[in-house]
Amino acid sequence: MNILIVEDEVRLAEALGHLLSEQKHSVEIVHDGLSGFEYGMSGLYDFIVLDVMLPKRNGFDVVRDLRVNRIATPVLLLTAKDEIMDKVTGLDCGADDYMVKPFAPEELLARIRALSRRQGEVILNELTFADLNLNLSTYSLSCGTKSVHLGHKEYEVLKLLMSNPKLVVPKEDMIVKVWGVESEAEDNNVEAYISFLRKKIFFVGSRVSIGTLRKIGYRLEVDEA
Amino acid sequence: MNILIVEDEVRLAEALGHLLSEQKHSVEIVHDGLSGFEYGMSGLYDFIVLDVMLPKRNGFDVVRDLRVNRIATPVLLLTAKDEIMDKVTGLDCGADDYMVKPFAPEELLARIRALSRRQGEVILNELTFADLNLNLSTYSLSCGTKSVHLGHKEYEVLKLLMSNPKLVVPKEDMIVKVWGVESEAEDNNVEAYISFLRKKIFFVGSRVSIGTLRKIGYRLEVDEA
DNA sequence: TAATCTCTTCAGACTAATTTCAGCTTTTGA
DNA sequence: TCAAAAGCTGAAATTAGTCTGAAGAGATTA
Repeated sequence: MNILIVEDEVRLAEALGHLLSEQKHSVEIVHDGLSGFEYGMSGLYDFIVLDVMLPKRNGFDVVRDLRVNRIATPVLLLTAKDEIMDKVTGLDCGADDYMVKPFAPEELLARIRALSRRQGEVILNELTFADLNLNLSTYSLSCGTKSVHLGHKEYEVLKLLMSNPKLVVPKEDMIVKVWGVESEAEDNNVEAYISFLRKKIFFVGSRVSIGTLRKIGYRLEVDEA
Repeated sequence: MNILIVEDEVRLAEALGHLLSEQKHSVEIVHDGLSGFEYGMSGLYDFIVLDVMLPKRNGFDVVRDLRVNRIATPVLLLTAKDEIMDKVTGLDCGADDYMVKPFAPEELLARIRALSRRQGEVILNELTFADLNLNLSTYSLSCGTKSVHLGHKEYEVLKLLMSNPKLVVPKEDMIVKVWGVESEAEDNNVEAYISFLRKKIFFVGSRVSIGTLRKIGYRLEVDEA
């Protein structure tokens, strides 16, 4: 997932970033409310962790403005211990959950998991396209009796293709979704993974293939036999 | 999301409802065009799945009337396989996308996601002129059941013609819009692509043709049969 | 520490898209 | 009516986008 952290305490922000990166999320950090809003508006993030006390514009305003602008990204608010009354305001303004600082890292992870699951994204733990099957919890790709394990990036790329069956997924989108918004990844990175995936799809013997649309992107296709 | 399904085949309607409920959407089902319009007018829905063939009032009329009444809710039209000409009318009358029955459940979900993600922006997935159809995401040109893939430049040139139906597009404009202001492209480049396109339009069997206006430019024409 | 896995990078091969060219046809206007 | 201009189009040449094997850098595990 692409996660945006909006938090002005640099050390806390970095700690969070580190924690989430370990979970294979790609993380972007900004330190004030205005940037938080602008980054959030891009719609490129799957999750936003948002402090309430922020320079330039507070967390409540940021969520509210995002919602007004139809950004539905799940937002988890971080409030300081003595701002408990803020709960009310926090959820009123469109946030999905809040946590009181200080908190246990584990709890943060758990809440992020819970919220993004609730968003409808990952309720299924399997994706299927024709005879091809991607297990979302074991990262394994199977067809009939054969199956292979996928690396994390392979998994993300294929998941993207399988959640948009028959639609063309542009390379740019893949870079953003898999490598993160501000990554330096180049087209060839995507191409390399597409190549890996084709080998594995071939290996499990599926009749699904990854089609190339030059200068546009990739999509899943079913080879009629 | 609140989704309204307008579909008279009860079994299909229920299947769709079930599918969407699983994705945590809340679903309302009605079985004829008149109710579809009335429910849609409430403005309470975030998305409408609308069959074309309906009792009391057909899908086209329903979308058109909704749009006339300033209801901007994204509408996905469902058309039966042999109603291909309906695409034209469908997108003309204000729908956002269409799907041909039968379709894969995943595809429906993907399209709903795609459309509601870009709510507000009018995303036209297709350009249509008479029986000719240009898919803006896959760069494919189709007429009836036949279709061909277009290269990037072919696509740009045809898109120019199709977005200015019946108007003459000067060669100069094409060079500027397709090759760029500073390009060295010559008239013959345009001529070459016009030639390619004519072949492909002929190939898909459309009655549309590209007419030449000497020293002025090109435009789309419909050959009366 | 070695062994293994994943991810990135690079270069050459491959292929489709694009441009160029030449000879042809059609239209224009004196 | 005829020559010049404009446009058409098949084929060849060129360019640009993509594929993929190999090698190396980290990171993780035994």
